[in-house]
Amino acid sequence: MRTADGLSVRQEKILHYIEEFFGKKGYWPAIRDIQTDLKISSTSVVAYNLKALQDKGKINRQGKVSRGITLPNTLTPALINPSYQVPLLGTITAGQPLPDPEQVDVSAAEKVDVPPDLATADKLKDVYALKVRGLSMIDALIDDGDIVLLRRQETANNGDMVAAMLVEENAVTLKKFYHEGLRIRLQPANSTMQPIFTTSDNVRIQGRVVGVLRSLF
Amino acid sequence: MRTADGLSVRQEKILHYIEEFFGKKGYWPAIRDIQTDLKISSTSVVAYNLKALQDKGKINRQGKVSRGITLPNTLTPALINPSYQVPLLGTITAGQPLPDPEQVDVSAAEKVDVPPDLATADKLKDVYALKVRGLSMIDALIDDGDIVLLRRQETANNGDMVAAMLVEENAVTLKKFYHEGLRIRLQPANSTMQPIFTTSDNVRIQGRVVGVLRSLF
DNA sequence: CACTTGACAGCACAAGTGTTTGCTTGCTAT
DNA sequence: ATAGCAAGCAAACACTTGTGCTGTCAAGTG
Repeated sequence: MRTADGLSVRQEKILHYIEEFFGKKGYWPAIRDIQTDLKISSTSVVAYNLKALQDKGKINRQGKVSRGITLPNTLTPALINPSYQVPLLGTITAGQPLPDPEQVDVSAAEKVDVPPDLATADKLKDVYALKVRGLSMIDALIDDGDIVLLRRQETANNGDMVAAMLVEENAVTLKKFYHEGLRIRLQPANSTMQPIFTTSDNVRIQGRVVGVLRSLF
Repeated sequence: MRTADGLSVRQEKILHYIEEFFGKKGYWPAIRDIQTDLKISSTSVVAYNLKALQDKGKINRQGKVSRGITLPNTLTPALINPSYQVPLLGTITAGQPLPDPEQVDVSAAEKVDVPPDLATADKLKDVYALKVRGLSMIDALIDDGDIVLLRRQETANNGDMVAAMLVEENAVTLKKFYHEGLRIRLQPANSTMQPIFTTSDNVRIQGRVVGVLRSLF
């Protein structure tokens, strides 16, 4: 029996063990560590499978050197890889106003990891996350349970997707923003939905959407 | 002569050497590595200074274990803050078949960073990413330019969002999967769209969607 | 001066560890 | 059946590597 990436069950286990061992201890396991913890009968079996893993490019090895097993990606990233995290300030539900980002204790808030592709470090300032509850944003291709990343800003350019607060209605929605002469058009992304027209003094922009994360486990 | 942090020159050198060694090789140096490269006359001198460094909290050591020297700061980040990356195998366009994930050289593919929230390490195996081109998936709340994360699998449960290949039509779409008796229903997420009905032997599942990333800079 | 202490040398021992060799098994193709 | 082969087993072997003495030497210290 093999797994999808061509590794035997045992090799899969060994690989996982190596990761976890290093994660836990900070240095690499010896062959006998693997042997005993994985209850493998002989060191040669471990050596055999390590060679297989090496041939498949899953691990690097320094011949003869004790604890010289390394994972291709663990070397550099351990030192270089910064963690991009933004605070998850809360949940946005249909109609309810957002918490004022300024007033929330950012340091206490839950954090969300953000892939650098979505928000690089220098663009990360004033970015926060909100979990979307309900289907009220579905017309903007944002589903229940999605996490939206917002950059705090009070102005927007035409076409930006923004979190806009309608003062009069005391409600917040995610819409595309268009300034058209004296009025403002808030346009859903779905063409079957009708836009909202209002005046600029009835709109307070709370942030611009810069990313969406969806998990579908 | 001591340096500002209370270390002797030799200790400073050793500490620096340890850092550099790990950065270069990916595993920790043995006492004799330090000895020879730093041209120290005896292993006991190294041991002596390592103990001093340990007492000063500059390094961690695992008694008796080969290459068990660890730097306090390198240990944790490597595991707590791993960089989850999956290969970006290509672009999925309306109707065109996906590249066979098995056949693409994974190691050569571009990588996409994934937030751990979306895919934890053990669930990361066999996950790959595809960039969506065109609006053909808009009914599944997936926009042009989005990146979808797929876990390679050939079966699916009812309600899973899958990348399904229609053999006869030689086309691939993202739909929700429903097995209904003898037929299979591929249901768009948008209720205004019609589902596709077909037989199970006309469908080959290429993967299940486990996440969506959208960037809106 | 005798005594202590930090720093260093040299050396040998005993674990810690990777490798090798020979021997089974179980399965597949000829 | 028979040969071939991947995978596993067990024990022995040999190199690696941490540790533990035993000294040496210079700088303090009373």
